[in-house]
Amino acid sequence: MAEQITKRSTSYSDWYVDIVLRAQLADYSPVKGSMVIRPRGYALWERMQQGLDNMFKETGHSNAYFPLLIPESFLKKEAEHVEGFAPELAVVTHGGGQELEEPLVIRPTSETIIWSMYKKWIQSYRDLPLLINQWANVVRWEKRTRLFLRSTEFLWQEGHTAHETEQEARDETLQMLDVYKRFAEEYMAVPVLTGVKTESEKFAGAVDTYAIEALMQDRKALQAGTSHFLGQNFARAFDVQYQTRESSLEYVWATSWGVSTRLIGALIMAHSDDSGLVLPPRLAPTEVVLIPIFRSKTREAVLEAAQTLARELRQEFRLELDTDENSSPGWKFAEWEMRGVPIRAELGPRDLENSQVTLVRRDTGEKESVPITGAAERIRSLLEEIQQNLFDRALAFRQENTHRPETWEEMKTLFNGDGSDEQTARGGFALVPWDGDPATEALVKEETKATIRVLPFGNEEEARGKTCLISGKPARHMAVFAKSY
RNA sequence: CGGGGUGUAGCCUAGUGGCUAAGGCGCCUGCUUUGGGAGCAGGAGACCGCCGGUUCGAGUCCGGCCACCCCGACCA
Repeated sequence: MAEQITKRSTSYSDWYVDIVLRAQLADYSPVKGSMVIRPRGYALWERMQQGLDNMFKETGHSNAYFPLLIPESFLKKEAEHVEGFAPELAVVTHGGGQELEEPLVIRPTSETIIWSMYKKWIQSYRDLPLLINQWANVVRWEKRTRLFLRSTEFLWQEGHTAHETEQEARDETLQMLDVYKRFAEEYMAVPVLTGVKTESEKFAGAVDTYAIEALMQDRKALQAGTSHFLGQNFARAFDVQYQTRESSLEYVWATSWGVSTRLIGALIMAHSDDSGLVLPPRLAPTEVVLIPIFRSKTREAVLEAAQTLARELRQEFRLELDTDENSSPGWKFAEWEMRGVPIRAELGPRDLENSQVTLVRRDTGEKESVPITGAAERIRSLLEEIQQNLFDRALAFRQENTHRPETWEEMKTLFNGDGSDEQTARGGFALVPWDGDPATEALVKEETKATIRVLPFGNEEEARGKTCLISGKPARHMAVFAKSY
């Protein structure tokens, strides 16, 4: 009997690690906290990059590349920025066998190096807006790491834009947040909440940080992407002024926004099951795996039919034909399920007799037989159904696990309960009125481990006239609390 | 960084001071197989985490160190 993965109900975190390793998405590297992204994981990332990159281009952004090494002094130019990142910096002190005059930090993010360049490139309103994105790796020295979710080095994209007016920059911030939301929901089939972060969860150096937040199957939230309105903070720090239409000098307005390989972790934890990975068709590197099944007498006929079918289907789908004769069909079924391929097509003697092919969908396990001649059409619709079903399923799960506790006690039970029944569900989202006081937020964290994930858009209106669930003071916001990764 | 746990072949595990460290999975060769993790035969693969100590003798006992995992602190 081959290796099984840990069941979700036994240990969610073991299950997660098992999937990443067994589905060959990634492996531990010799350096603590850093990981190797293996071909199956990287193919997934490439699909994500493609989808996102198209959306960035459609909204007018261009790609560029800024260097990995940043003079240490750059980080120090923005007070909050350096304070936020100092604890997790990797610093290069030697080069070419000699100690450097000034240490270089390995970028934890690129605002500083980029704004040092923007200073050179921006003189006039005619140079604006400047809309640049880069695909890059960054390093943050985290104490506690997890494959894809928080690793020392990770891959991401970071957009950095410069604008004439505050309004334009604010619009850009929200536009990119919406791009992320659409990508999460339409490609990843992961529904996300959007909103603004509180002071304590804000990006170091931002005026406002917005985020998309997804709910994982263990009812913990995962911040899947952020978009920041940076105001004029970096423009001031790097002295980036432009001449306005009226010939006066103004600091430019800025945004930055990013998503990372953490999205792969989100994808895994949103959809996968005890048999392995479950991938949404739009992002699956392989949409269909075709497995021929034969005995020695039927070998030639089945293989030939499989080749023919594969050739035809490849015109439309990303298909793999698994003709390995050393492993049994049963083995292959389990293996391709582990890898998360949305549709398995089986072609055996019985199918051939009836001129049909058997299709099995990964998300539900449902099996059906269709005429070979109509296979492409059915696969096309099935892929759409799977994509939709994954989203619907995840959305239903989020709805079931979004609560509006009536009292502070009820909220504590929600997060501290043993999970034995509905009332003590141990987690999920809790939408409650909040007085806006960081001390109240801190108290909730202390007593429940839950933090404010976002203040949803329009929350002030909804909070009007209500009292804070925790302090009993007048509420200023509706806040979404959750335990998070 | 604090508390707990684990280190024996690629993976999982046995080995309770005594001979050449054992088994399963996986891997390689050959044959037979193939509709939910196939069978037989043969084979390769281990500085038992590292360093030191006790002992006639250490995978096993003692000390130190390291790595990884879990819980916490920390983490836009």
